[in-house]
Amino acid sequence: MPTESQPVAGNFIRSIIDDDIKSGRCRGVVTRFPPEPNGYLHIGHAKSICLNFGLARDFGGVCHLRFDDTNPAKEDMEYIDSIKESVRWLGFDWGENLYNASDNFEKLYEWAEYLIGQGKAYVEDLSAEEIRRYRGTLTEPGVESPYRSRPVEENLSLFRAMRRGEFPDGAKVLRARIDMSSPNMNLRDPVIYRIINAAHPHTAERWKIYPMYDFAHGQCDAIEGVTHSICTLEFEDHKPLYDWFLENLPVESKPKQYEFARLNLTYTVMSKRKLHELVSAGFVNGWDDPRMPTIAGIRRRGYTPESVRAFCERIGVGRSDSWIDISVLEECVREELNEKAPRAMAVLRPLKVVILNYPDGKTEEFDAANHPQRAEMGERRISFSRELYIDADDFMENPAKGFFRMTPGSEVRLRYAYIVRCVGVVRDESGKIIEIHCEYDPDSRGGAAADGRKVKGTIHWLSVAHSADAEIRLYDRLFTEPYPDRGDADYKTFVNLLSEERVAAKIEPQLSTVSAFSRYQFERLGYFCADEKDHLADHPVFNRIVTLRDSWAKR
RNA sequence: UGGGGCGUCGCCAAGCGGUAAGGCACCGGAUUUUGAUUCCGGCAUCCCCAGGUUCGAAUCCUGGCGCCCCAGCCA
Repeated sequence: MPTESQPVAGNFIRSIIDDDIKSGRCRGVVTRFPPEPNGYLHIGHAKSICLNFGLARDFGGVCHLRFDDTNPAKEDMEYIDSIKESVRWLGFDWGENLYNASDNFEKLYEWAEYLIGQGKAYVEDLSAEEIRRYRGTLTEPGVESPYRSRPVEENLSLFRAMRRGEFPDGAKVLRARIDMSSPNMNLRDPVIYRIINAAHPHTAERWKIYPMYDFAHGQCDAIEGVTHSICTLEFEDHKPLYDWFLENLPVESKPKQYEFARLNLTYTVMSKRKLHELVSAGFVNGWDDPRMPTIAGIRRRGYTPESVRAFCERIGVGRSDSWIDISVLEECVREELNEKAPRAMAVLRPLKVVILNYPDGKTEEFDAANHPQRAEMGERRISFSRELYIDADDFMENPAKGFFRMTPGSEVRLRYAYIVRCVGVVRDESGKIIEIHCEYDPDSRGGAAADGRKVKGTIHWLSVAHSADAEIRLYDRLFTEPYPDRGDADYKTFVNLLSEERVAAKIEPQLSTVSAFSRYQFERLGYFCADEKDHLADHPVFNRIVTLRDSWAKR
């Protein structure tokens, strides 16, 4: 149904649909998201999903999910399942409208015979290599195949024999008879059927021949009644072919194709081939590794569907090749999680602090807000005692200029607790600081000094006796270069080997029993998410989704 | 030297002949027990370049320049 409430950013496709509705070219809007099940969906697909499903939603139409399963050599049921899951996770529902190109194999086959009957398709005996040579080049026209003028009857019986499986892979193909001298390479008698002996995820062993994308996509659109067939820019040259089939076949509707620029994101790669390679070469731990730009990976990292949708809205839809900075994506989760995520404290690199003037054995509890701006999210109690942990990053023996955390001799506030002053350090044999000695101001209970004096720095902490162990996985960008696959260097040389760091951290104890996908802001550190697969009560695992903005670290 | 696209602020992106939206980034400043958040304020006399049409152009015309895509029996 139309969501007149939130204003949607205009884009050229919306304008086209507006016009089509005003002019009556179409009454309803039917779009489709047509993935090939040969890999996991990535953030680029999310852009397409949001576009197609979003258009259908906003114009009161429907969006089909259609598997473009025309090449059994590459496709697999695992991918079909993961794709459905990703689309659902993103928050979209195809309802009854689940289709497969393979649902139409019989019809497509019939249409191929129809074309043959019209003298518009022929069986080719040339080898793949010969076909390539005969095709010509960008600047020279192609040469017609000697088999181009085969009689209709011969074509028909050969094509039927192909279907029966009488030839090995590659022995023959069916070609559309269009124009070998077209400046558009796609029109130089494109191959429309090839022989593939492989099990198909949907049709199993039923077929020996499979239609090419060009001979399936537009026809499926027409069969399903798709009104606006939206694809990426590189298919623009295929549009004349798309239209040619619709014009030369007895189809009942004429969908129109529109193209938009695919998403490119800095510090990552988006091609399925490279994503496959990262997985198989072991650079990451599977398709859902939290560093992967796959929807499964982004999800496991802890991103919310809302934030991914917000991202897709924010980047817009255009026709110019564009690279979106990954920080735009990161900012989208921050915005959402800042609103919604409860706060908690965690210490990534524990450094022990002993409060010398605090009674041994004493424990106090402090109230900590679960959200500084949203009182309705309540409070929790935090235990304080003589021995604490702070983050090693929050102490500097010789402070850099502008550093206002813990430093010898100066005061710092322990969030929600007391103001303390570092009065000494303990070192191990190598000279490394392993413990810090502090004194606290008893008149600063809760963190505010009784005399009203200002303390610039506030740091997070955990009581040694009241904290739990946790594994925290610190994720960073997968590549060290903003454009890893630009230029001629192998993109793999830019893989960031430090993109995952696992630290033995400390957390507030109640965090260990939280359910998978629970998200928190660990104060001053960032947003974290209980890992989907590895988080257990006796071994809590949190993934860092994204750090907080940090104007100190930036310096 | 073929064909198809694209070129508006650092990154996206509106704009469709009437005198440059918005977001992100960035820079100031205020508040802050997260160096977070929030809040104010700043940020293209100019739209790849050069001509032309027009009272008036980023928007129309002409000519350049730059970038992307196409020679799979992949999608």
